[in-house]
Amino acid sequence: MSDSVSYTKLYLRPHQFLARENESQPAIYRILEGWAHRFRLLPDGRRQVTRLFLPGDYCEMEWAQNGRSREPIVALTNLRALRIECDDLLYALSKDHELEMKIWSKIVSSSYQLSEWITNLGRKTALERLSYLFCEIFERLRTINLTYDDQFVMPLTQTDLADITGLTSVHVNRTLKQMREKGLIELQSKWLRIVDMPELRKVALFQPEGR
Amino acid sequence: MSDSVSYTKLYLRPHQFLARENESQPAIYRILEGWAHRFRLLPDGRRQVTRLFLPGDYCEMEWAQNGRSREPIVALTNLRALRIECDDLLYALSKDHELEMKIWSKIVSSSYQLSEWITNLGRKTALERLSYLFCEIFERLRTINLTYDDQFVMPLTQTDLADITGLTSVHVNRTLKQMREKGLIELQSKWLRIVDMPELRKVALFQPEGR
DNA sequence: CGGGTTATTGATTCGGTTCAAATCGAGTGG
DNA sequence: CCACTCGATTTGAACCGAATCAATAACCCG
Repeated sequence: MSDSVSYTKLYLRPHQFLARENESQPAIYRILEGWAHRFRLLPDGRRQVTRLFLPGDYCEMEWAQNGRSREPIVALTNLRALRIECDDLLYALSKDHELEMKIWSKIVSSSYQLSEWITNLGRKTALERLSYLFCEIFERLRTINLTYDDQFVMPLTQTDLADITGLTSVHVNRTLKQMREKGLIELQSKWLRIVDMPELRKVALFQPEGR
Repeated sequence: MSDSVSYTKLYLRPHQFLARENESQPAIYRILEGWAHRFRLLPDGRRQVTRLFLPGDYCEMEWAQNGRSREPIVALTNLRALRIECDDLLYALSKDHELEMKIWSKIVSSSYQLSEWITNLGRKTALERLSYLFCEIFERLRTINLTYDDQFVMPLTQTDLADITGLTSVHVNRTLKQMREKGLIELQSKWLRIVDMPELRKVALFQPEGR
């Protein structure tokens, strides 16, 4: 994009809000480092994560279109992000058709991910959901070189995992135990090692993007 | 759009495919009449509907971007649709910035709906899910004048409802019974009457688009 | 250290599934 | 007009995956 635009950076600590629900958003953010999540909160406190943001992801392209966040976004770790004014982005888009197609493509592919999770939540067991999640995270981190052989830093707590997979943290705990016993994964002090990737994929009913 | 473009129509019967999984799609379709659904099928036969298409909806804007369907789409009723060539659409978009924004907005809002269903499937009970579904369908049909007072034609079978809500058809049946007993709805021979809309919305934790 | 999340485990309950069978209902053909 | 069929609905009984409740242990960080 044009070098006349100056970027400002955003730093957040865990639990800090990147965006509130239904809030005006004049800018989007490109995550440089750290994890964040978008979620919905029901009146009685039930919580469901609707998207996980990893380095390289944008929060959120949609804001360029309607200028408004629909769901809160909160940092899960220390977070470093690049702020991009929607006006600048839209101007750049109007000049650069390639870029515009790239943005479209990102929105479409994130909508494809949502669809995947509808299937996970509607039809899969706890074991399948967690396995799928780990496969997905591994693939996403791998494309940005944040995996180290068969392992990566996995900062999510079991409560976070529960809110992503639509389970309780207690059941996540028991299912993780089961996955360790099956020799699928090793997980300790925020490092996840995938011991048997072929088997994990099979259990998860995971098929990589292209299919 | 330009009058130099001639539209062809598509007619389908129930169970006929509008699109197969991972198939090249040179055109999108605007549904004029009837219902369709997009779904994912797991190897062992578990099925999850990922989107419901009603009159006025497009199948699917995303194809204009990547020219490929990711999931099958099948007609639920007799279906009448308008075929729009992607090339024509893209040409129209490049000429008409207003139109382009409208398309964006449709994709964004459908991605918002997916997010809503992730919450429904991850965190809501059978009663809440079905109530939500009926609220949503009612609202969508109302905006296109296909509701008649507090009722509308609801062609979905209980198996369809199960595949949308991530339940079994047996449990859908029991939950519908419960909804009738609570005085929320009346449902017979494909007509659904919403008896107590305020209460149905409350049960569903449904908040209309704007919030 | 000390205090507060986070993880682990057991006992019990419950929402929803599974399996099976009976009933209803809308065509279809004789 | 009735017998037949096939899908859709309804209901019962038994089961199971996951939730809930509760208590303890481990970990992390200031």
